Amino acid sequence: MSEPLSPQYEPGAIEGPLFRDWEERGYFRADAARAIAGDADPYVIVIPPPNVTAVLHMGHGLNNTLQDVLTRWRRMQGREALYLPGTDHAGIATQNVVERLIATEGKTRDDLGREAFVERVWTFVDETGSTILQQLRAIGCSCDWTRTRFTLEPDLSRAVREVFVRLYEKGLIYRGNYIINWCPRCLTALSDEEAEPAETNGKLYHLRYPLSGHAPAGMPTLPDGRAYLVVATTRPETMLGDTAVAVHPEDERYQAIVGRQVALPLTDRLIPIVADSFVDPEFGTGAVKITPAHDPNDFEMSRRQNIPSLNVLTPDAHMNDDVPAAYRRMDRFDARKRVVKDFDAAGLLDRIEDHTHSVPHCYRCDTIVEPRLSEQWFVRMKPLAEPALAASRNGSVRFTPDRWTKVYDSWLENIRDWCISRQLWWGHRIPVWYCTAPGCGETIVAREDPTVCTKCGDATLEQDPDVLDTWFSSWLWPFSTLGWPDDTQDLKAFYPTNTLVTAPEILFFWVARMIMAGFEFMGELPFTDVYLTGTVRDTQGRKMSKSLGNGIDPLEVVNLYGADALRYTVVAGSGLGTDVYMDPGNLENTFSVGRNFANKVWNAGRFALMNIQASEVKSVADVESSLELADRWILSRLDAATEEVTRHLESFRFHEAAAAGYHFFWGELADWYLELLKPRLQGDVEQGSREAAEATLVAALDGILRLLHPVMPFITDALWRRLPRIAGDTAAASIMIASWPRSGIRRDEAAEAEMTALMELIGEVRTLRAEYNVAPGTPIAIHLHDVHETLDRALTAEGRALERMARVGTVERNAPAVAGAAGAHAVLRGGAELFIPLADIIDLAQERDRLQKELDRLSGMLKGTEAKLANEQFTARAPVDVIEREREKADNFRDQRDRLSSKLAALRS
RNA sequence: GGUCGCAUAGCUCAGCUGGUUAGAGCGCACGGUUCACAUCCGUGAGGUCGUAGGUUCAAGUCCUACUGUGACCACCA
Repeated sequence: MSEPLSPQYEPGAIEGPLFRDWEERGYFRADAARAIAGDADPYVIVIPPPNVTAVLHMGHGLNNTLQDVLTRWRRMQGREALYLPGTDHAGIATQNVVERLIATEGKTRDDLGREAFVERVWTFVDETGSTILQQLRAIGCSCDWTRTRFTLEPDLSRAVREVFVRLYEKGLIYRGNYIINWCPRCLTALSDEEAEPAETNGKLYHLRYPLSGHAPAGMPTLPDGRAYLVVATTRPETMLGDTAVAVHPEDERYQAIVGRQVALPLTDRLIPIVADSFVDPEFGTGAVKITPAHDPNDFEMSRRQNIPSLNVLTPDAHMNDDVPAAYRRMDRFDARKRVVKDFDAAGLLDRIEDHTHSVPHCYRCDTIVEPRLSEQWFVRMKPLAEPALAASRNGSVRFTPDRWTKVYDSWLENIRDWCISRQLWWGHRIPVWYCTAPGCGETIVAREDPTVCTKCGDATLEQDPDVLDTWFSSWLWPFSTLGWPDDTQDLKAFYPTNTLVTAPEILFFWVARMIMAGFEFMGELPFTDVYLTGTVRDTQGRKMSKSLGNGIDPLEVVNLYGADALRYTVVAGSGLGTDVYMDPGNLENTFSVGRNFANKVWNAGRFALMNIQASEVKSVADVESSLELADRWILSRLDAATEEVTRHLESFRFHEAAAAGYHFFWGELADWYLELLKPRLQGDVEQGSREAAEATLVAALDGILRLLHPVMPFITDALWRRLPRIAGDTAAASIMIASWPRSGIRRDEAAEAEMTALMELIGEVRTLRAEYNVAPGTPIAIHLHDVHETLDRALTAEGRALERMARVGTVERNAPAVAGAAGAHAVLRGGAELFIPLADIIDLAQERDRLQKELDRLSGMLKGTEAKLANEQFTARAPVDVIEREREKADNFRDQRDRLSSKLAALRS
């Protein structure tokens, strides 16, 4: 009926057309009206917007696959599922990319000017941006592409401005002179979160600062007779900006000189010695140089102590004009060397020690960050943090794995104000204007661009040159993307969202802030569940990154093995929030799990299609009375798999869900059921048996394909659409919109017990054949003793499987023991005995050894079990069913032991 | 310095509320070309569950300490 399928799964030909088909049919679109009308519960995931210039890496591959798994699963469950895509304008990152680009043309952003530069970035973004959204399609993401958003588009910019104004009016946004993290390469302020500390092997320089005036007794002196004290610093060049030296108020060594002055070397300045309890008398010499303009702690102290600040660095980290002429315009690291050299020459270099400390680096360009005193805009975070903290404490937002709750809580508990201004051009311009009319100086913060000063009416307004931190738009994402501040249908239908899946690296940057914004502007949490993924690492445990060049390109994997193989591999490989390890040097090895499984699924489907000619099969209900053991068994196992997959998805145990589907498909359906089915599909059997087989096979495939669809969307739909129709079923056009299977309706304990017994028997026969090197093609006879009822029924129903699956020629039940017969022997669970006469193949002595070994093993296990049962505390306290199980175990062991020893005795005679 | 995580087979990891003889994939060894699949099938070897204590009738699972390792936060200049 349909074209023959290739023996190997070829994803390339299938995925593209299938994805287009889904999109054309509108399966990705979420219907706000339906959700509002209550026809379907909404289920919403917003994508963590990737940088607009980003290209897909494995981190996205993991992240977005998990989001899509959840979305597809919920969609099949009948929810109105919305997976909302979009990108982030990524201020610094994007600006850096374009700056590098124009640098190849020999230009800087200043050459172009602000307007032209921003224009250039837009061109770049329009031309090459958003490729990642295409790439997400390639891995099968079922996003509602009609709702794609961009943080810098007009609607979202309006949300940003609304938020800025509201917070300003509430007094939660302020402008001030503070020490901030400054990137001398990006030439902008960074938030505390954007300055990433890295352990660095540096030096601790001990510098002698001469005291001015007379030398007190007991202090060391220089050759010229002046007393000196020693301060330690890791950044000697900053001494040019020192405005004080501090000691601890109770440090007896320095009591006498507090209040006196130091003649700051290399300069002609005199600076005071102050007492401040911030100083740790134990560290170094207990005396600290104070540089308020270039160190956060010194800055704090300078405010307490009323010490002036002196900025000695330019924005690009060169010495400025406020230092002695010899150092002006010098790079900070050159100046460091020079200062040290000059101290040494003046006999003021006490000593240099190795010193390991952490140094903050720019999270975008990795340049060493320079603390810098400057005027910036801040958000007062404490009031925003309170409801966000309460939400995690009262469990209304849940983190998975839940250990992240503590991390989240402690960040909020120690929340610090957020520096939101950036000295960039690419981003949301700060909606603040300053009136430059003489004597006015009014600051205007407005939703609409003002044309005249609200105070003096003058038109000489200047807008603040800075833009806002990228995250100042991202933190609004769950509602700005739905149309806020307007009261839209989408907002009504889809806010709050449900699950946020993201990397833990942006817990503070993004997740916590979204929760704060949700409460502040929507009065409600933006989502109820946060799933934090692991990190994708290489075989050496290093995080995959572009700069290390150890990344894996997901698209290369898609091209080689298909999106399903990629998806299955990342899902199966990631435990609950654990890191995922992949080998960039061996893609075949890394993704073979997914590739092989996809191929297995393909071939099992192919098998069914080749063996069922009809375009329609009966429903299982219609052939109920003709179902055979194997049929009832596989349907029962499918029911169990359905329950497991569903349960694991509910608790975000993606890997377990994947494993459950895998195990059912390969270990039960393919390895056993299909083998058992062959005679009934290919041989000459009764019509009823064949019909039951076909109905069951199609039902089983139908079910497991649905269970696998969220993880492997392409192959499951490709096969599902080709499956014969099930009579009476109003089949959907695609598995994507088919319903999620229900469980708890086809469990069959008896069938499972019988099949288990049969499978064990076949397994034992295979084991013994292999153990005794019986040629694979040689049919053998087996003897069975003490066949219990369960096994008996299984043999009656599916005895022919022994021939097919274990090359058993004849089965003799309760055959009389032939005295002296040598053979392979095994005792099955439930007490049945298996004997394979092997007189022509093995020698007796060998067999006796084996039996003896087996007997020893059994005796050991029996002893352990008996000891347990003899323990009065066990029998007194353990639950009845546990004791019962132990008893059965012991009885079992005892029986087996007795049989074994009599067998052994028989062999000896 | 503070907080949190991890330590189970050669490798990467499962093991959900303590309870049958601790599992999977890859790798390895042996054996397999009958028409779903060699991206396959069968069999096997390999684990004192990091160390030492403790709780319990029962511990890979709970508690404590230690060792190793990783992450995050705060940083002492």
